[in-house]
Amino acid sequence: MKSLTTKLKLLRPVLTSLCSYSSTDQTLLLNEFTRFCYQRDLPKALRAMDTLQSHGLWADSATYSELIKCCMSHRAVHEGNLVRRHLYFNGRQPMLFLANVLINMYVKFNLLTDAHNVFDEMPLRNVVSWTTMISAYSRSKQQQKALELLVSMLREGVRPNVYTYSSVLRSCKEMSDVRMLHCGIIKEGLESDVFVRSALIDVFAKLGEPEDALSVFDEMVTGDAIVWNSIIGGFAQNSKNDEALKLFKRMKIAGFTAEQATLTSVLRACTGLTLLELGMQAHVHIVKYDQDLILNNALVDMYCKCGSLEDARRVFNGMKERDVITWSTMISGLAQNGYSQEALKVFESMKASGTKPNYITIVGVLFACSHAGLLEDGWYYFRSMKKLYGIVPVREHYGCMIDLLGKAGKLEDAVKLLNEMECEPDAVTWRTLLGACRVQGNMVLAEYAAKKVIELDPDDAGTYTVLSNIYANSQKWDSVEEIRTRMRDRGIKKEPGCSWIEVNKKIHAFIIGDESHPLIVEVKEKLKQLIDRMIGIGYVPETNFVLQDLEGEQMEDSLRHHSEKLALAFGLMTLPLGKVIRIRKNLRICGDCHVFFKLASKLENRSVVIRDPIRYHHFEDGKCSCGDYW
DNA sequence: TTAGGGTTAG
Repeated sequence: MKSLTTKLKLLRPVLTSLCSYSSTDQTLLLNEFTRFCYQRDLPKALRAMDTLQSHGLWADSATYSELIKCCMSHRAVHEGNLVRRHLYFNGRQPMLFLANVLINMYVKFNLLTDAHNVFDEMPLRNVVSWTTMISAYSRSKQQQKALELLVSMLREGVRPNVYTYSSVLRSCKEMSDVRMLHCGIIKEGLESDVFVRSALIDVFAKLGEPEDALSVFDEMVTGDAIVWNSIIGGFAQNSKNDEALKLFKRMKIAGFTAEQATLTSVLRACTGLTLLELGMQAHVHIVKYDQDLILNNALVDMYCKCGSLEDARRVFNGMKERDVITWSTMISGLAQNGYSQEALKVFESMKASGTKPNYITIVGVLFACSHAGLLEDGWYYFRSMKKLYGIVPVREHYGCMIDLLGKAGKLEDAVKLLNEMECEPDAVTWRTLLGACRVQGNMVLAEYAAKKVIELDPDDAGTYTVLSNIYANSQKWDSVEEIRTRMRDRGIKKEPGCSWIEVNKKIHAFIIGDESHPLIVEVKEKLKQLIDRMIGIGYVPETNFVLQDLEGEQMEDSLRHHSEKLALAFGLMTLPLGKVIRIRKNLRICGDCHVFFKLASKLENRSVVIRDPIRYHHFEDGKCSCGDYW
C-alpha cells in the first residue's frame, strides 16, 4: 500500500508534465541535458536540470553520474548540493549506485558529514557504499570510526571485498586488529590480491613488524613496483636499513625500476646508516625527479644527517617548492650539526615565506637554542609558541628547554619547569635532566633523575651505569653492588660502544673489545702511533669520565680503544687526504674522545664528522662545531 | 556502474 502511494506521488509531476508537454519536447529536453552533462558544461547542465525538475522530468542515472563527476572535477560544492537536492526532489530516491557516487563526491569534497547523511538515508547499502565510507574515515585518520563501520557492515551481512580490506587495514593501530582482519582475508580467499597484500605489508611495517611484512611479501608470486616500494619503505621506517638496501638490490635484480618512492626509502636507509657515498649515488638517479618535493626533503635530510651541510644547503636552495617538512628538516639538520644561529635564520625565512610552523618545527628551533646555550631565545620561542602559532608545548619541547636550562647551569629552573609540565615527564625527559646534571656535576640531583629513568625504563643499561658510577664516586659500595645485582637479575648488559665508517661504499664496524675486523692489528698500531704523537704535543688521556666504571690503567686502555678512535685510525689509513672522515656511533661521544678528535683534526689536518644518537660534531683545525657544549 | 594501495621531517 505504502509503495503504491509513493509511486503515485512520484508519478504525479510526470503525469502533470505529460499533460503540458509532448513526448518529443520531453525527449528534446532530456537529450539537451544529457549532452551538456557529457560535454561537462556545468552551467548549461544545471540550467537544463532546473527545467527538467520544473517539468517533473528525470534523466537516467548514468547522466547524473557524469554531472556529479563534473562537479567533482571543478570542486563545485554548491553545484553538487543542487544535484543532490534534485535527485531527492519530491521524495525520490536515486538508484543505489548513484547514491554511492554522491557519497564519493562528498568524500572528495572532504565533507564527511554530508557523505554520512547520504549514506544514512539510503534504504539499501551495498559493499561499495560501506567501503567508500570506511575508506573516507580511514583516510581522515578517524580510525576508530572506520573499524566501527566495518563491524556494522558485517552485522548487516554485507561481505567485505578486497577494496574494503585494503582500506580498513590502514586504520589499524593494534596488531590484534590486523591479525583478526588477516584471518578474514585468508578465509575469504582474498590474500592473493596485490592491493590487499600491499596494505598488509604496510600495516605490518608501520606497527613495527617488518618480518611479518616480509613473509607476506615473500609469499607473493607476482608483485609490482609498488609492493616493492612498500616492503623497502617498511624496513627503512623500522630502522632496518641494511635489510631495506638488500631488498632494493633484489628489486633491481627482479627487473623493476626505482622510482620516487623507492629512492626516497633508499635515501632514508642511507640516512640511517650515514652512507653518504651511496646516498650521493642515489642522488644521481634523482636528477630526473629534481623537483619532487618528498624526494628533495629526503635528500636534505640525508645530507644533514651525513654531516654534509653544503650539499644539504645546495639541495634546499635549489628547491622551487618547500613545505613545512623541508623547513623543519633544514632547521633541525642545522641545529644538530651545530649551526644554531643559521637554524634560527632559516626559521625566520620560513615565517617570511608564509609557511606555518608545526610542533616539529618548534622542536627544531628549541633544539637549536639548547645546542648553542641560547637561553633568552629559547625562552622567547618556548613562551610564545602557543600564542603565535597555537602550538601547545609537548614533552619534546619541554625536553629541549630542560636541556637548555640544565646545561646553562640553571638546574633549579630546569627542575621547576619539569614539575610544571602539562604532560607527564617520561624516561627521555628524566634522561635529559640526568645529562644536564652530568655536565654540571650535580651528583645528588643526578642520582634522583637516574632513579626516575630506571623507574620508567627499567631496561636502560646506560642509566644503570651512570647510577653505579655516582655511587662509586661517593664510595657507596653497597649501592654499587645492589645496582649490579639488579642489572644481572634483569639480564641487562651494557651496550658496547660501536662506530661505523663508510669506505668505498662499504660499512666498516668497530666495536669496543671486538677484534674481528680484518685489519684490527694495523688499526690499533696506527692508533697507538697517533696517540703517542698527540701525547708529545700535550694530550693527556682523560681518566675521570663519569660514564666509565673502570679504573686506572685499565680505564686508560679502554678509553684508548673507544670505537670512534679505532674508526678514525681506519679512516686515516684508507681515505685519501682531503676527504672528510665521517663516523657514526651508537653512544654519545665521551669527553676524552672529544678532546682527542679536536687535537687529531689539527695534527692530521683532517675534517672529521662524528654523528652520535643526538647530534653531530664537526672537528676541524683543533675545534669542534659544538663549541665544547653538548 | 559506483569504492581501494606505496614515499618525507624531530
